[in-house]
Amino acid sequence: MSKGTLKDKYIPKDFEEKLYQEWESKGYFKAVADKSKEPFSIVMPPPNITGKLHMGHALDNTLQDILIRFKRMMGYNALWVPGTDHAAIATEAKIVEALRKEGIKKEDLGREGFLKKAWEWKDEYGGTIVKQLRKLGCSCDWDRERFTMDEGLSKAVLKVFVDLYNKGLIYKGKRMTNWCPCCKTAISDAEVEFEEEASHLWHIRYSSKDGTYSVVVATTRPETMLGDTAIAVHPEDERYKDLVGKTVVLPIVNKEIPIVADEFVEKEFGTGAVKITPAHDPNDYATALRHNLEIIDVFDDEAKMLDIVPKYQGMDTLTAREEIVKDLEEAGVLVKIEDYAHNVGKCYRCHHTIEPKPSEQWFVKMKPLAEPAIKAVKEGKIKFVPDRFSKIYYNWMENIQDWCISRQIWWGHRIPAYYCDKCGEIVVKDTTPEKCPKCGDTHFTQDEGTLDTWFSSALWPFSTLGYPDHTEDLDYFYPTSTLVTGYDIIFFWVARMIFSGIEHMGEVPFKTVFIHGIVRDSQGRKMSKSLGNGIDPLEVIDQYGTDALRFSLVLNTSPGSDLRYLPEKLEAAGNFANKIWNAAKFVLMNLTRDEEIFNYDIKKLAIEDKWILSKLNHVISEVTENINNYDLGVALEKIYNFIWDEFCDWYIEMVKPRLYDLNHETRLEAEYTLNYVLTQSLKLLHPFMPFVTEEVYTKLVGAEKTIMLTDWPKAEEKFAFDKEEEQIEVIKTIITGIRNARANMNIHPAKKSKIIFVTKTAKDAITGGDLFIKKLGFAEEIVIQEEKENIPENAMAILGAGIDAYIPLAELIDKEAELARLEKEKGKVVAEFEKLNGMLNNQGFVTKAPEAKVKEIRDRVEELKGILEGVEKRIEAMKE
RNA sequence: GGGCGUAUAGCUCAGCUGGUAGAGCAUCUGCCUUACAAGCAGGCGGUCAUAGGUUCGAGUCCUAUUGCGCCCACCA
Repeated sequence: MSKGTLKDKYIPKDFEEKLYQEWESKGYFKAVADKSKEPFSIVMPPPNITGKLHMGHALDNTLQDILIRFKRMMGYNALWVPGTDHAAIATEAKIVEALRKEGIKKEDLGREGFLKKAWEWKDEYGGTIVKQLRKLGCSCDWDRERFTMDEGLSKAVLKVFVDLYNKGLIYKGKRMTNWCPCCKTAISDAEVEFEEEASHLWHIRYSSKDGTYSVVVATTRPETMLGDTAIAVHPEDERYKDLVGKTVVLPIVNKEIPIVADEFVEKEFGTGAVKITPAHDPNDYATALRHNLEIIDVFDDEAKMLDIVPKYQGMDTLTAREEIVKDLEEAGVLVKIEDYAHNVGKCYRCHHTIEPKPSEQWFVKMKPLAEPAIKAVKEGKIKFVPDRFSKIYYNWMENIQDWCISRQIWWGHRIPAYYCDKCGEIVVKDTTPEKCPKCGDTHFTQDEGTLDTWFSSALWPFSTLGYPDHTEDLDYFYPTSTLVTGYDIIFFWVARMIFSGIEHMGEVPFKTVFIHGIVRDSQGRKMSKSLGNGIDPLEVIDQYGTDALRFSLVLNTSPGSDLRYLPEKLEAAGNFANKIWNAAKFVLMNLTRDEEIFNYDIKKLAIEDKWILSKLNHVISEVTENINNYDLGVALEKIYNFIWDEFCDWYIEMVKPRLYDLNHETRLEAEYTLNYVLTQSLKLLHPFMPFVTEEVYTKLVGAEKTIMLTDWPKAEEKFAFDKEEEQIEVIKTIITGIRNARANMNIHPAKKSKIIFVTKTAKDAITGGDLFIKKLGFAEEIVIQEEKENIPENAMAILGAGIDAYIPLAELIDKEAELARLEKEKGKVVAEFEKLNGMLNNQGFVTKAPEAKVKEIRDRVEELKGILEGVEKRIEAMKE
């Protein structure tokens, strides 16, 4: 294809949206099972349908898109499956809230009515985030978009539940659970977050009926004492030994409760005596079971006091606490109040304090599932990147408790358990049973509960590919290749997908887990709604463009670490895109021969062409390796440096003279090289900045219809020009030396000069690059001589280039300034010389270090000797 | 109470298997050089937290200490 043109200015809005629509409509994101190609698949962590795109999504999906685009170009059959999660509790809360505004309570609607509303709500708002993901440039196969509650996935959930039940891995039972009085449901251990709260330890005296003895207990929750059914002490605690088996009177309630001995009590803590409230503390519950104690609920599901003592009835726990403490004080049994900070469990959804509460729930038996899941990671079937997260995973998996999966809400997968209306027999089945296997009755009532939202997302890697059916997709794309997610959901999701995949598919769900951190604000704080410090990615895109946002999320970051949102970084990113735009404009402006450039003569490539082509080879190899190792930040930095520093600042400047001469004999080769290097650079950058690369690429000569389906660049043997590469590096050093000296002496760029080189060895290099020295080193005449003679008095010495060179100046230079400059340069040279020479004088280094290294140092030392000699002579001459 | 991470230039951070410390931003100087002032050229700036150790050689490996952060854990 012949070249096109670019608009004068880089304005991302002009093309980002347009390109995305084009890609999507032309089906470039689609992947179809094809055994002749190797698959690479990723399932997107499904965002909640309640959600709005935030920086965390932007990061997560940018990383996935980079991998997918890279692999697609590498020739893999790349599939990225998108979708959304029904987010049971969070969504239900939102809908309840929306209904409340209309003055409707969910109970008014009834279960079915509510669900109808919920689906309407989902249809209206559930698509928001999916639209927003497109803004990020995500190249996922939208035709495969799934929802955790759609028909197929619900089928998978049913199948898995029934299977697990039949295998004895799901059971129903009364256990101590975490109850959220706000969400009014049980939640799993993973959903409880502990926060330290400043509180008190209240010391309360419980006395015997006859007043002959008493025990002081310490508690953080005086309000629960109404439900105390015992006092526990350690069996070997001398202080209380004689009291075990006796009773004390529970204050306020005036009821006798026993003193029991139990190992769990810590003698050193508090008073060494614990009040036992079985209904509201996991330890106490366990103790109650061991000692057959009565279990008395103190408050209800909304954490409102029951009528054990009528005066407190209906109070919330905190109010009741105040009242009870007051009453205890009046009764004279409050011994002391100590300041005390302790951890309080909070609901990770609504942040309300969690109440431990025994209740009838469904559980997944974890030990048998955890074992193979641990083994899979230990055996390397799944690799965490960075590796340290595998330790976190082991730690959790090895100490895992049974998973409470039932929720007392309506929005979600209803538990497929049916109770016979006549005999109560439980039947677990994917459809309503016809006949009770025990009594033969035909009337059933389905369990009221729904499943934990993570129960369905745990199946995501295979449910989205067609499970439980044996589809071609499942066969071809499963196990998926890489899972990309934040460290904050390793427990919730990653771990559960692993054991679910192994259990139901017989194979791990993915081979690599690529973990990233969270995006913090510019002050390093977590972005949160309550702080109001969240940055909206859509606003950033609006202002800087998607490419800039993506760039800023990847450059200078490392896997697994948190990163900060810094507006300056977006500026830098935008500047980079702009730089590319301008470089491309320059290239296009100078491409005069269209496809003819492909007839270039490799023998006619100029030294600078060879240099940049050779450099490009190295960058390609390194970047490819970096991406394969998930070092995306490093890869991007290399591409950035190559494009900006090497290609723009050096190559383009070097090649200009040939372009300005329409009849230059190697102009064709220059055009070819420009076009080729830019094309390949854009390809390397494409996964990171998909839009600007596409927009520019399609204008270049020989461009295919889209960059995203081109082949990933590979290092070309024919462009391995080591010698020329090195030569230009020498020239660059010389030019830098010249610029440096001139800048130091404040010589105006318009003022050209003569340059005298004193060298025996670098003649060729200088001759080969004399044009560049002239153009980029502001020289009008270059003289090369072997001996240091006839150097004018009023000349500046160029140092540090490994070469003796002088710039004679027409007018007298400032002698003092020049001497100062020379002394400073000398200092640098001496420092380096001493360090390296020291290494050579070290026998250990010479005998043990690799030969190549020693030689390298030796060569450099020789070079430095020459420079040093030159500087010293020059300083002497100046002083005379 | 365990475990993990982190400490590098004024700021934000890179630095892979040990081999003369890097980027962006900020700052200073000089430039509107026909792709780009969202730019070009150059400069300033670091005893790589501290103390030991391994090594010819340590920002990089080991040990300890300190600061910050995170995760896990039922001491009421």
